Amino acid sequence: MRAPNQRKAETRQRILDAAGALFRAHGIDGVGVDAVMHEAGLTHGGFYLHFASKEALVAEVAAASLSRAAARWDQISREPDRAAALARIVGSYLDPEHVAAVSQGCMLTTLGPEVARRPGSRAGITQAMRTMLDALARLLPGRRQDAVTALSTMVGAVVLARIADDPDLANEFLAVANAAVLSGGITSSG
Amino acid sequence: MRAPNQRKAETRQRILDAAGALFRAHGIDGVGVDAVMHEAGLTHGGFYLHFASKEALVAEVAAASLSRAAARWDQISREPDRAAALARIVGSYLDPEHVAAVSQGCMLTTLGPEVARRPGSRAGITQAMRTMLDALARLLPGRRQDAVTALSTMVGAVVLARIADDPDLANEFLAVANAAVLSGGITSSG
DNA sequence: TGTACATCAGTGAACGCGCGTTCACTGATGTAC
DNA sequence: TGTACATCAGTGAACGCGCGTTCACTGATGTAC
Repeated sequence: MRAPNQRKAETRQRILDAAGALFRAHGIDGVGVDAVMHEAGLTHGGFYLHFASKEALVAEVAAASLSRAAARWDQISREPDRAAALARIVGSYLDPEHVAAVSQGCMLTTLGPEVARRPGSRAGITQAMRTMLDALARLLPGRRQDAVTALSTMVGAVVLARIADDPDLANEFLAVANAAVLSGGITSSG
Repeated sequence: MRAPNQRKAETRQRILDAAGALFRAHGIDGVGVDAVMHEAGLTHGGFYLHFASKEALVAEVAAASLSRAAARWDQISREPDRAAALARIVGSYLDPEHVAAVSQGCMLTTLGPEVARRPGSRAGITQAMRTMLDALARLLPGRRQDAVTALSTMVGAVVLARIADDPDLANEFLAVANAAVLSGGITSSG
């Protein structure tokens, strides 16, 4: 048998990573297959060896990138110091430098409305969203509603901060959301 | 003098309205100039009698549609019964039927990330955002931070509700955000 | 009131370009013997 | 160990198409007299 497709799998992953960064930075419709392949160090013709269509790539990128974030939250949420874990998740999400790095930003804030219009991409994302809610609920043990509100507030703050033309207003969205979410949290550890 | 450009101004407004609905429903890059003109009952060639470029149309649509929403909020926020006014603004924003009508939805939730990438569109939107914050602050008289948090929560909840593949989860985002924002408000009237 | 003219909003064919996708080909790599 | 062959990931030219934009033209409307 042929040395199995490990090299091919690596190439596929490179395409996914390139697409993830470019889609977030320029929008899904703002990035062509050839730009994705070029960013991955390949020529555009080979794209269809890895994906059936651009739409299939979009669905996989969306699900994969949010799943990775969800897995990170899930792991952090199981740490013993829950207040610190919450502060880390929320603080990182709302960190102005993180928010400025659009090409690595959370898919919900960089591509949310675009992905909402693409039926093929929503199912995978919804699963990851539930994992994120569960992670927050683990750290906001009052009621599940606190976790739902926290995620909404965080996503909205990042979206608004990126729209705002004024850095002071942008940072106000982030700082105020950070305080609001953490004040709903617990103060003791363990 | 020629009967002044009243007819032309009406046509221009029709183009703006058509573009507003189509952009929100299909994304800015998902709608061509010819689709906008066809929706407005015209042929595509005449577009450039009204706008210098598609990009100029985008900037005007974004600013105009959010300004209209901001003016509505501003007006409602000055009504004497502040609790009722708040409930009306928030309840309408988070109403599931409203959220489902994407082509009439708030620009912040339908086009937020797309508009954040277009430098030409952000300035006009930021001004309207400030008006919306001021309106909320008038009804949440505790601290301005409550208004900032409220807007973030509302925007995030609508974005997430549209992404969620499961209607129950979508409605949970909306209902929980509604309760959270209103619980930060006042309960007496006047 | 009626006719000739000037204006200009709107028409529709045409442009160059980049898109998503296809396909005949290349050339590196592992296998058979 | 060395050679001939088969595989298949990746190449790059080509496709049909729709985009944003331009432009010569049309025809309805208001004005001059």
